[in-house]
This record gives sequence, C-alpha cells and structure tokens, in this order.
Amino acid sequence: MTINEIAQLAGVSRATVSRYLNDGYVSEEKKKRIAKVIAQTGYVPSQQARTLRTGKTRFVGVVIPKISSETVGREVAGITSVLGASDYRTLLANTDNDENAEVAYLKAFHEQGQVDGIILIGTVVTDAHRRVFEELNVPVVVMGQHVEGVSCVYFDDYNAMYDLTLCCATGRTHPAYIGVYERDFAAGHLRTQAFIDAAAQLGHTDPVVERGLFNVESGVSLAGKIMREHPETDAIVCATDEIAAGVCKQLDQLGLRVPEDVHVTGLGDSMLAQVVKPQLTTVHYYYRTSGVEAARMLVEALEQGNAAVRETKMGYKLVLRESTSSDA
Amino acid sequence: MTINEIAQLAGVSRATVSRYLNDGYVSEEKKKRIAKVIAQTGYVPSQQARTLRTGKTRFVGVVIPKISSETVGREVAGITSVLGASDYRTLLANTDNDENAEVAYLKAFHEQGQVDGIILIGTVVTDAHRRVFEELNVPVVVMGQHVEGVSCVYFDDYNAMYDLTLCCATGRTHPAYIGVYERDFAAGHLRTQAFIDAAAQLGHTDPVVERGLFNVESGVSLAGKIMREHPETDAIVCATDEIAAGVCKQLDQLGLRVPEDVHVTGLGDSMLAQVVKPQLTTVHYYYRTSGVEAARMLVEALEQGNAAVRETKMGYKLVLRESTSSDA
DNA sequence: CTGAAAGCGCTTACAG
DNA sequence: CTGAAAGCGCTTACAG
Repeated sequence: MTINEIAQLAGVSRATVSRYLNDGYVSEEKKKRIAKVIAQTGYVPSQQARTLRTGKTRFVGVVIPKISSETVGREVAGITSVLGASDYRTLLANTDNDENAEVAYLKAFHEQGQVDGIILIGTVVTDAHRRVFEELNVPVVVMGQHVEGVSCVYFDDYNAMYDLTLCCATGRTHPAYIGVYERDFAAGHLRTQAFIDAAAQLGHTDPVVERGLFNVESGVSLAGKIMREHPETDAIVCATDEIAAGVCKQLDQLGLRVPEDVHVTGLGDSMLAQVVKPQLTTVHYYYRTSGVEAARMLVEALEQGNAAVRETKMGYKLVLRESTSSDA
Repeated sequence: MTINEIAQLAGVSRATVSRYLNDGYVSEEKKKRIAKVIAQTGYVPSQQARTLRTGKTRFVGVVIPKISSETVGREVAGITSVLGASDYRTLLANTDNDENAEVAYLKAFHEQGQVDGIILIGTVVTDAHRRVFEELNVPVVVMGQHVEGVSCVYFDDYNAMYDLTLCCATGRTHPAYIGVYERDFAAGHLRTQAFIDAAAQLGHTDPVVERGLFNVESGVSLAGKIMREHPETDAIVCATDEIAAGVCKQLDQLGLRVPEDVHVTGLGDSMLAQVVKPQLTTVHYYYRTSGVEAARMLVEALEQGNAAVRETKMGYKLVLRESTSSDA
C-alpha cells in the first residue's frame, strides 16, 4: 500500500491524500472518500519516506548506563509510557557504564539524524558530554544529574542522604559511610557530602568514609574492611540499597546483628530493600515519575519548539524499616 | 553531507560512490580518492534513504514483557551485544505483560516495515501469536518458550525443576509447590508438572500446589495460605527466586526457620537469590548467553537468508545454598 | 480547495 | 570499471 494507490482508489491526487494525512486542508467530500479507502485498505504511511522528506524521525533516543537495573528499568518504563502515547518510538542505547560509549551514542544520534530528541540517564558528566550538549541540534533532557544549561530532571540527593544519616546515626557513637566514586556528582559527591555534613551536625567529625561501586559485592567487601579497621562502628550509611544489602550480608557473617549492633540504611527503595532481612530503612525515589516528567519535557520541546531549559528536582520520602531502630 | 557532495569532491559520479560503499566494484584509483574525501568530511550515509531504496532498515525489533526485570535485562544485554557488533540497531518494545500489546507490536513491526527481524521474549504464546508468526515476512526468534515451527532458544524447565524438587524435597514428608499460571507453558506448565512428577517419584502423590504471579508478594501470600491450611508442610519449591524470597519472608514472620523447619528453593539464580537470608538454593539459567544465542540465530537468518528453523535448548546448573540442607 | 512537479538521499539495472 | 537515469514513498510550495 502506497499513497499513490490510495489516491487512485479515492479518485484524487496523491497530494490531496497527503494533505488529508497532514494539515487536512481538504473538502468534506474528498475527506470522506479518502477516509473510506484508508479504512478498507488498512494503509499506513511509510515513516521512512516521511522522514526522508521532512527530516523528522519520530524517534527519541534514550541513552542508559545499564540495562539490568531496577532503577533504570523504572525510569525507562515512565519514559516509554509517555513517548508511546505521543506516538514517538523509543530507541534504547545501552552503554554498560562506558562514558566514551555514552558520548559516542549522543553524537551518532544527532549526526546521523536518527532521532528527533534525546534523553540521557546521566551518571558521570564530563566536559566531553557538555561539549556534545552544545553541538546537539535536537532537544535533550538529562535524568538523575543536574547539568547547567540543559533541561534535566534529578533527585534531591543531598537532603535525602542528610535525612537518612540523621535517621541512621542519631544516638550512635561511630557512624561510617559507604559511597560510590565522586565523579558521579549526584550519587557520589552529593550523597557523601551530605553524610559528612549530617555526621558533623551530630558531633562526629572525620567519620569513616569508603567508596566502591554500585553493587552488592562492594557492600560486602567494604563492610568487611570497615569492621576490621574500625570494630567500634555501630552505624553504616550506604549510598544505595544494593550496597546496604551487601553490608547486611557481611555483618551477618561476622555475627553482628542489625539493627542491635549496627544500624544500616540504603537509598532508592528498591525491591531488594523490602526483601532482605532485616528490611532496609531507605529513601523512596520516584524513579518512574521522573521518567514521565523527563519525557513530557522532551515532547513539549519537540511539539512546541519550546526550547526553554527547565530543571525539575524530584521530592523523596523517608521509609523507616527494620535496619534502624526508631528509639535512639 | 550527502552522497552527491562526496561524488563532486572526489570527481566521480554518485553511482560510483554508492558502489564504493556497497559492492565495491570500483578502480583502485577512485577508491582512494573517495576514501580520502569520506575520511576528511566524516560523511555517513543516510540510513533513511537507504531504507527507502532497499527496503532494509538494519533494525531488529525486540519485544519484551517487562522492562524492570533482572531476567529480561540479562537477556537483552546478550541480544544487544551481538546485534550492535553486527551493526544492527535494537528497537525495544515493552508490553508490560499485555498479550494483546505483544501481538500488536509484532504486527506493527512487520506491517510497517520497521524492522528486518524480530526477537520475542515469550511468556504466554496464544493462537493469535502463532497466526502472526505465519504472516510475518521477516525472520523471528522466540526466547524462553518452545514454539513449533519457529526458531527458538529456550530453557530446560522440566529437568531443572525436577532436579530442584529432588534436592528440596528428598527426606521431607510434606513438600508443596508455588508456581505461576499454566498459560505460560515454560515457567507455568512445565515447571509445575516437573514438580508433581518428581514429588511422585519421592512417594508424594497429590502434593499441595498453589499458583500465583511472578513476584515477591505472591510468595508471601501463598506461603501464608499453605502454612495455614497445611501446617505440616516442610518443603516449599518455588517457580522463581522472587517467589522464594517472598516465601522466606513469610516463614520468618511466622517464626519458622529455613532450612531447619522448611526447605525452600527458587529458580533463576538472580541477584536476589544471593542476597536474601538464607541464601537460596536455585538453578542457574544462562540468560545472557541465551540472548547472545538468539541474536546470532537471527543475524544468520538475516545475512544468509538462511531461513532454516532451529531450536536450541539451553543447559542449566544446580546451585546449592543455605535454604536447603544437603544432609537429607 | 486541488493537482503537477520537484526533490529528500540513496541504489541498481542498463548501456557503454 | 563507470555514469545517466529511474525510482523507493512521501511532502510542500506553486499556480490555479
């Protein structure tokens, strides 16, 4: 089925059919004839041909750091629900935490005119990233990181971790922290800083701080290190639920009880946090909603040519569970 | 940058440039000139125009039931690694466990000529699915389910669960099973049947069998039901690790110890299985490898026009951990 | 309100 | 080995 066949069957020119499909500047009578033929034949216009002619792909590129991650999964679910409803298709690019691959995808997307817009789930934002953002001739929205001059949807990492620390370390004598590399500004730098500041407010200057990766193993090994070097530790605040799950596993093996001997907290409110024993005190982040928000921003920029940069900081919710005791 | 500009700069016709880019039937001298110009300009051919002309998109559609799932994540990681290396792009379609959406995506992909091939991560395969498979004019590979007459990569669910049951229920007096809906042939029907057969071999006819969904909550509620109605139960075999995690959570709340009072097993060897307390005895499935395998099959069909249907059954590995005691 | 015509960027017989 | 020409399926000024 092509537009020519439809035109012939409806007894009009293909220009008229095209107009019917687009601006709709067609007489009622012909509209009816065309509508009927399209309904009968089930004709669907070729997106490729449209793209070639108009330069619009109706694709949105979504660059993600990792595919098998609950966090990313929730964010992408939010994104696709909005994009699908607005008739955009999602082109997923997985970088497996490779910063260079990230920049390469961003470049490829725009140089090859493959997409009308881009959403980047950010982790480490380098100068190379910033340079590409400037070159980009399609709208971009960054998720999870605050980037100056670029539309973004991110989380209140500082305050979330500050609250979490107060909740985990209050009444304790030796709080410690397990975070991730500082190059990740949101999950690394900000959360660590928030812990240090909150610990200071509780009277703990120079607390133990370790840094690892975003996974269970990191929690296991660093908790081992901390308890070996600082056996007096009685509270371990973690940058993520996964790390916290690893910490609990290690403490259990060392014969220490949570929360009696050591308080533990995570962040993210993943499924993990609810399943491990003891259940983790954590912060709930609205991952799916942040995806919805980011996609809405992008669609608006796409449809209305509204290029105004906007920044949205998402709220959060403290979730108290078994890994900390409420009575200090 | 278009092919015309390259042709002009190299002093040849655009047909020659095109040949250089494709079959390569070009004199050495012109090859050099064209190569140089392309290198200098960074020219990349428009995939849209190529598609319009050749009918090939270099897209592969991947239909998945759920985005935030570790299993699906691992499978997709395997798929994209192969596809990317073969210069195919992945178009992900998420159905959120909606069978109709699944069929609709399959149809849309082929009717609209959006993709050169399709990989479906199967759950419930209906007659509507089978009908679409027949209509499809592009190669398809189904993952996770065995479908007659269609290329597929699936798991040995029956034997995996049979072994798991022997391992969990041997020496026990009252084994029970928590599975999922039978309409999922692999994860529902086959695993349940394997449990029943293995239980029978151990001398337990008519054991307790419950059915729920693929999640932690199902494990929690059905374990509650089983222990209420059959307090003598001393082994619970589960269709997935998530369900098993829920079961352990419930048993803990009921004051029952795992494995002393009740043995528990999951299936899949997810991260969850290693993190919960006690760690779960389970079966390791090679999810990522199955994705690699499926993508290889598809690429071969695409490149060599090799339409021969192939079926690959993946092996598995029993993983013994704390939730069952090895001494029967 | 409508149709003829040009053109988006490519590939591929065809004739040489 | 190479170029002129046609055409993939659409959209959009343009003239009417």
